Amino acid sequence: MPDTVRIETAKAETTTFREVMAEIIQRITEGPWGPGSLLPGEVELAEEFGVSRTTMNRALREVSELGFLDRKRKAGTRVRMAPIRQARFEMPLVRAEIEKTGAAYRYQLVSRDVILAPDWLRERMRLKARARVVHLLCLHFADGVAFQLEDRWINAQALPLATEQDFSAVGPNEWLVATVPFSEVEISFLAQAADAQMVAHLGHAPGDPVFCSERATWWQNAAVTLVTLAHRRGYRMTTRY
Amino acid sequence: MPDTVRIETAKAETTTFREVMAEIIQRITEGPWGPGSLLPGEVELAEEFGVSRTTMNRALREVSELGFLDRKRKAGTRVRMAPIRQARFEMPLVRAEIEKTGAAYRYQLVSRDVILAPDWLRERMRLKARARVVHLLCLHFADGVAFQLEDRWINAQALPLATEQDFSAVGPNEWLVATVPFSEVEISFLAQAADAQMVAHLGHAPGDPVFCSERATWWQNAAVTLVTLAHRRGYRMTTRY
DNA sequence: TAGTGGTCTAGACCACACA
DNA sequence: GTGTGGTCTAGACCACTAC
Repeated sequence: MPDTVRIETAKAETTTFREVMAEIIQRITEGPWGPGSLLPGEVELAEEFGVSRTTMNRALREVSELGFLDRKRKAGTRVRMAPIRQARFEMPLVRAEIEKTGAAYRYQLVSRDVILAPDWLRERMRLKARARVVHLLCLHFADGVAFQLEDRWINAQALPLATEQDFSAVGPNEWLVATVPFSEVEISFLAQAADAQMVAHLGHAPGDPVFCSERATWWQNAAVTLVTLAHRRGYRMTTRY
Repeated sequence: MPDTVRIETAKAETTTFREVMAEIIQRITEGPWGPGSLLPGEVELAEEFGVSRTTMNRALREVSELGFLDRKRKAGTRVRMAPIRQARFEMPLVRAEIEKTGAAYRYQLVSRDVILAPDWLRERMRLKARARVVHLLCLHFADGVAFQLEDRWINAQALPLATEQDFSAVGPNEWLVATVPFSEVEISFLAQAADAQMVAHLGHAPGDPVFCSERATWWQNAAVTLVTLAHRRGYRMTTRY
């Protein structure tokens, strides 16, 4: 009988690493593990929680990735003095972003040029002297209303195919993700004053603050593309957790 | 002899989940696994790579978290049509951000009021009618130059202690992280036109585009604080990977 | 209902970093 | 040196979900 009871209890006691995570976070935010304190070792904790070390390790690793803990071999696991606040944003294709709201998506090419890269761009994309680039200006509409203005530069040397594309039907973003991979990405968010293009296409007043995201990508140390996305008035980039 | 050789080979063949990840990503970006294609099951892949299913699972899970794969039970693992571009920003305390550059940090309280929450704030923070709040305006300097303007609201009902603090020496941010935990966070980035406060303290011209980050936090369904951080001219929030 | 990913376990070896 | 986290393995059961 005792055996049976123990087995049943054991079955009911199954603990997942998520439950362990929750308990750990609670001990950090409310309980005994204040900022800077040193946690017991994995083995000891695993015993206390009645889980395997593998499970305890995963729980600790994920709590650590949330920014609460600092883990070092030999030194042990320590609660961060100030938890690292992280903001994670998912940036889908404009098309997906618009269609998810139920609105109809429309794409329009505003202008297309193949030119010598200006100095600031050469520096920004680490291009060689006299490099040729494709410069595109595109609009993305949601239900007929301008949603986003895309100002894109493509390195023609790294991507000769781009000079042959006319981008009148398919946007450069969708063409690029299907055509070239990337090994290095740099993303920035910034506030910019509305310039003539934004005034003309997005309906801003001149000088209005515009939320822009900029993305530069490289593939095997060669610049691929640099794009600035100017968002509609009042746009916010938001995330929750 | 063959046995010895085999053992030595086995030892050298140790494959880590990171190597597996790299190979998977390469197959996605260059190799045979184009967008939308269905990957073999974990068991089969584990065999092919000569690793345990546990290791293969971890590799696939992490590649999936990078935004390349979409995993569903029974349906299998599929390459995303367009990889979800993610931007992850770490937002340390201003003090840490400034001191990391080698500059000297200084904090200054500009104003402090305890008032009834205005309507827009009640709605924004989900506060009750006639809720009292502490309103703070603070400045953060780097080497004597204004770096960031902090406009903060604290829910006095949830945090009566805040009405007693004078915040003249320690900034509310540092006080809060040491005092209250949070269970729900909402972070936004936005572009705003410089208002009188920003003009007076950050040196912007009126109407200048200002990059602002806004953070609202709750603890057990009670609003704790809402803060807007106005950044200095030309500030960019940047991340690489 | 059957196949796929999600997760747990027990045991083991190793690499790093501190003393 | 030595203790801590980092990782791998083999085997197992389970939960979701497409068919």
